[in-house]
Amino acid sequence: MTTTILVIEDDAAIRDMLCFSLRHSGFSCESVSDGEQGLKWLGEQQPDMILLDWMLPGIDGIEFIRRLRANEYLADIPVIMLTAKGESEDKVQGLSVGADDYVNKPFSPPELIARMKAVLRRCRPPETEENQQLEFVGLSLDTKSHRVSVDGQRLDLGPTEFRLLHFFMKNPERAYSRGQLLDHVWGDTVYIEERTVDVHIRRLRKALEPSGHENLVQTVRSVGYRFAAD
Amino acid sequence: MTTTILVIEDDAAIRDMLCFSLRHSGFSCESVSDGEQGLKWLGEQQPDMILLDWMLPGIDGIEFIRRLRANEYLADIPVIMLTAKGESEDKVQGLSVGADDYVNKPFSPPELIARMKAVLRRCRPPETEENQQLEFVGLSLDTKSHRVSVDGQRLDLGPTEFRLLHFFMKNPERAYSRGQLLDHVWGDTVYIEERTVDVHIRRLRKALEPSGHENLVQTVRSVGYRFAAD
DNA sequence: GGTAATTGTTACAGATTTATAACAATACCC
DNA sequence: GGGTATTGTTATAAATCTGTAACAATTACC
Repeated sequence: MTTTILVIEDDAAIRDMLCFSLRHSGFSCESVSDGEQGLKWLGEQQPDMILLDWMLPGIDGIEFIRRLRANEYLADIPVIMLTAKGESEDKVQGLSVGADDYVNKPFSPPELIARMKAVLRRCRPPETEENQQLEFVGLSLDTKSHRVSVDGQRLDLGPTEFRLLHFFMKNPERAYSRGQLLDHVWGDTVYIEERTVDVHIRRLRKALEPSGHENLVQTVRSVGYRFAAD
Repeated sequence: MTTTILVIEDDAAIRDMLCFSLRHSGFSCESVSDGEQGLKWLGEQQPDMILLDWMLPGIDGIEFIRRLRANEYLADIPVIMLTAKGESEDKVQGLSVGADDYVNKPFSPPELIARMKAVLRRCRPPETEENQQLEFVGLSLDTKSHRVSVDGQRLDLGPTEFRLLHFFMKNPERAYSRGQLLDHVWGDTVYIEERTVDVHIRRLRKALEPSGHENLVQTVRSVGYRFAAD
């Protein structure tokens, strides 16, 4: 299930580099050089997201969004605007017209990717993400109330430990490296030492102690950690 | 396994400072002063990452990235671009997206290191995450959970024994010399006594004892070892 | 059987990896 | 604003793994 991005950008070099970066990050990428072509492309296919340059020949970014939002089939596609200069008037204007986020050039690729993921998360149908009740060996985690309990007894977890446990309970029986845990639990924007994961594992283990279960969070030496019942 | 960084930077002072910081953080560091030399160096060796100054005599940073990305062997090497403050001319700056991240000068070494680690984390396992469930005469090895079991009973292996068994299970019924095993299981960069293989074979055999199967790891005299069911 | 070559086994020091606690910085809540 | 909770980092201790050497056992070959 690849996520397709449509890039609309008039500078060929920037376009190519963007596509390279996106593909490098696992997205599928299509690009056109102006608004006309963009609309034409959209008449045939629907991307999951649009990266839109602010300054375009012909139809400019603002106008493009206006037309997009006017079309009932395309109105829901999230758009991130790329702005050359950080003029706040422009930003406000861009957002007010309906871009879901904007990114100033120059931007760091990780930042762009992170914001794209954030927007995608926000825009995607809430689907299963709503109120999940995860269960595992008597341990139950409720995403809605943000609570964890064992046999009705509450466990006290900090926010990060909760997210960590949540991730583990969604993906038990599988070893994850510290890097993967950072990516999945902390997100993509952060620069955090891998050792920090150890500390939070420790905190999670401590919080899980009253559950009675031993060894739920297991060390996989030279690899990382795994959540499993024995 | 040290991580090698290629630094391309024309200012000798910054170059030395960078190398000092990197080595201090456990990286191995090579540096050149312009793009030509950089490409030449890349023709001979492959670093794990490139730190690239944006303003360079001759081939500039952008052009360098373009050439790098055009080369199939080098395209996947992550690049962090170093940019000076005054150079934020929009169009040109947008091009920095060809890099995996970029850092403004002046930067703090810890920040640079942190971003490097983040980029390396993300680029390292490029989807080659092979998760397979290998089976052999009741023995099963699961790379996803990083576990080995016999008839549901878990076996306890150390990291090297795990890799060794993994290799054997992928290539059973075939004899390998100690040298070949070193290459495949340890990696071909290390120099280790061949007899060390014997010791690990011994450890693997011991760990496999509770499996009930006799003679899974077989000695092929004057050749090496073979993994087979008798 | 004797001998040399090869492999098995064990112990151990050094290296690597993980656990834990303490600390400083930050965010959060009245 | 003051106090509490949370977070990330670091230092140090503890656990575990590794490679090597030394010696024992086995095999091959004459």
